[in-house]
Amino acid sequence: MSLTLPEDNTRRMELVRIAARLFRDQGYERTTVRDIGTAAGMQSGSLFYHFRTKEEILVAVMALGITRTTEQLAAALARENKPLERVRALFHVHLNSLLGENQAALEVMLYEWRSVSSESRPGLIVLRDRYEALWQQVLDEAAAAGLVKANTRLLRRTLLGSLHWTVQWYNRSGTLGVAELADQIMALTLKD
Amino acid sequence: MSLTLPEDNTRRMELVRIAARLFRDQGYERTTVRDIGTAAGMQSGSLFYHFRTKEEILVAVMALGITRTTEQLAAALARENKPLERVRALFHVHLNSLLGENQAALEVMLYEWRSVSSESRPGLIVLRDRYEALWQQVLDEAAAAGLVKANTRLLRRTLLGSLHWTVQWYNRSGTLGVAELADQIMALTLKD
Amino acid sequence: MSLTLPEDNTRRMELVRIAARLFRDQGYERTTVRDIGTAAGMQSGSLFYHFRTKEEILVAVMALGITRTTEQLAAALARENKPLERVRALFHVHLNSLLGENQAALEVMLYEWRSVSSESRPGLIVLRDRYEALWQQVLDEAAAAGLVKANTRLLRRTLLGSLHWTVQWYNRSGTLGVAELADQIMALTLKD
Amino acid sequence: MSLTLPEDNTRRMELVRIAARLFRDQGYERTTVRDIGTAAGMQSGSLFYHFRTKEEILVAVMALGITRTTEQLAAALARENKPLERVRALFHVHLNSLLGENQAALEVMLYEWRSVSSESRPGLIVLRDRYEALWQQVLDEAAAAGLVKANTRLLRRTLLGSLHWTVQWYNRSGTLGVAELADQIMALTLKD
DNA sequence: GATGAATGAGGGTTCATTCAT
DNA sequence: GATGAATGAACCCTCATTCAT
Repeated sequence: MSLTLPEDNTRRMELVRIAARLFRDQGYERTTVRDIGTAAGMQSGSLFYHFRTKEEILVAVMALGITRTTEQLAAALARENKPLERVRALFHVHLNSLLGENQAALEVMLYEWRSVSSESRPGLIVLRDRYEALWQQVLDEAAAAGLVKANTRLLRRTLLGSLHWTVQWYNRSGTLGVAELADQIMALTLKD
Repeated sequence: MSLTLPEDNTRRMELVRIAARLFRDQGYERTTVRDIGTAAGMQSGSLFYHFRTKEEILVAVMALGITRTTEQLAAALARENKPLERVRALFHVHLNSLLGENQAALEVMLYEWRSVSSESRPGLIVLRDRYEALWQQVLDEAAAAGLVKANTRLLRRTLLGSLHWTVQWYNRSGTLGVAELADQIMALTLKD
Repeated sequence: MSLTLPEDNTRRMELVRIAARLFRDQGYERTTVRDIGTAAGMQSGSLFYHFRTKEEILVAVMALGITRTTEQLAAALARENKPLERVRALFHVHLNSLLGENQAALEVMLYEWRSVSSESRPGLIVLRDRYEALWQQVLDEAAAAGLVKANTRLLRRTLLGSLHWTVQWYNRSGTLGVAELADQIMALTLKD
Repeated sequence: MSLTLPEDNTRRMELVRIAARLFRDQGYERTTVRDIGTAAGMQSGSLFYHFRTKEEILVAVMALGITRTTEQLAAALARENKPLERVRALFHVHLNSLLGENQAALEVMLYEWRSVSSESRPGLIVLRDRYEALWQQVLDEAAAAGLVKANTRLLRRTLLGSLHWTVQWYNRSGTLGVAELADQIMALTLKD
């Protein structure tokens, strides 16, 4: 099962985006291929021209989510070289990918792991590790600069947990913006 | 659907514990009533003598998870009056309930929310809010004592997110004990 | 399966009456033994002390319905010797047994025949034939007296059909009384 | 639940006819969807591509039964203008729909009413009332012509009851033909 | 006489998947 | 690329019935 992003295949890409939203809103198990077909304006059987199985759709959604976020983080880090700004990028990119408009894929990546077959896991783990390696690097720099505490491996995990959990309580239609929230969580994290 | 804990009904209670483990390991949707029956040594139909629906089992598991944890936290807090020790209780009780041996129900509470019907949610939310109110109170005291930062409402949410996420990466058979992990996460949280 | 009326067994008789009402209101197939137990204030399993199977309850209900009605008709005919009055008795007894208060068993006899096993049918057919023989005799007398048309075998069947069907449209809480209805249907039947 | 007759959908129509016969012979409750599937040469699950629920099949059968009969009666009445002949049409069309070859749907309409959900009833009642309105009109004309007694509303009900009941005793393989039976019942009904 | 707990077969229904057209 | 129809396995749940207590 290839994890190549199907950027070149626009119809497939569109289906992945549609599925991402449904998986996020209803859960993977509770979303039927009929649901996806209906949302895409086609019969459920037609989906199987684009994907071999329902799980392949899930994996494609997840790969999209983690890859897009990794690309965005890499791009942001390429623009910043001050440790504090680089830390800020971690929070902003991650929260935007989770809570921003038209985002759904990363959340699926986080919360539907159990439905991924053992065959598909290794490929996704590679993608996830690549993303977390960026985090680790930035946090290490920040610790060296005295911005955060030294236990950066645990810090990475607790921070990611904090951010992941925001999808459970953040109110998209409330007054607190995503960027503002990112700054507030960062403030809680910094020493002093 | 009553949320009364069926402490007095031992058979039902046993079934809840069995289901909790299955729901945690395979997910609620992927666990069949036949799975539960088999694990309990009975026919799947027999389950419906004790529960009206599969979802009622889920709700019972969740209610057990959050109620037990609340009781344990309340008991621990009753024994401590120093702010730092009270904060420590938050971490230890929570992580023990999530990662300790023979624990499963709280994790189900956190990760299967989407499968709870809208009719059952309010009752569970009440239980959850009761638990989080204890957290809020202890964190407020700690902030007043200068132990943690002042934005305690957000702090409560990010800390809980950090702890919840441990189930995704903590290795029960590794060298890091649950209590030690709790202390390390607390250390990351405290000012200085 | 004995068709002896269990007059001597009051508890069993009470259960038959309770079942009759449920079978009439919901249908035999849609009525569960749990329903009967609940209505009788006992567990469903306890019913099987009184009856071997659910079908035995149905047969008991039917036997009660047809036997009671036969007894009432025989008693009424014993009091009348004028052909017109005897015909009137046919209509009054039958409609009272179908539509009167606290009546249910005869209606079950008419409309749940399909659920009776082939083993139980002969016994019930005997009871039914005994009842219809009374009808046939009275109609023959009436034809001889010029009260009704001569095709009494067909007349018996169409009249019984007319009366049976009243349960589908008669409104127990309306202004038309059962006795009045019986007279009106009789009027339609008489010659002239 | 649409009551439109699915004339244009031949597969669905075929399933309705198959179900009609099973429902008539075994009763709706005693007929399983597996029975229907087997009779139609398909898996039971496949039925649910054509119908949402088993009850939808029942309603389709009933709608077919009453609509077909209404159409046939309307067509027959359009050909006759003498009161006696119009009355004869009532009996012939109705009995043919109940007892004729390849007929089953109307009988289901009459005897499975209890299994129709309250949501589906109003639509069917409209269809039934349309049919009975034709009866009422013809009987009123006949009464005006002195052919039948004046209490036509009750007459309509008792006549329909008589005819409905024929399914319980008429022997399809006996010597009495359906048309002959219709004439005999009509003869019992006419004045003189 | 009755209960509580369970059985076990079967019920209607769902749903990912297939495939001829 | 897509459809319409079907598959077939599995799902949750029901229910008459049993039986030790």
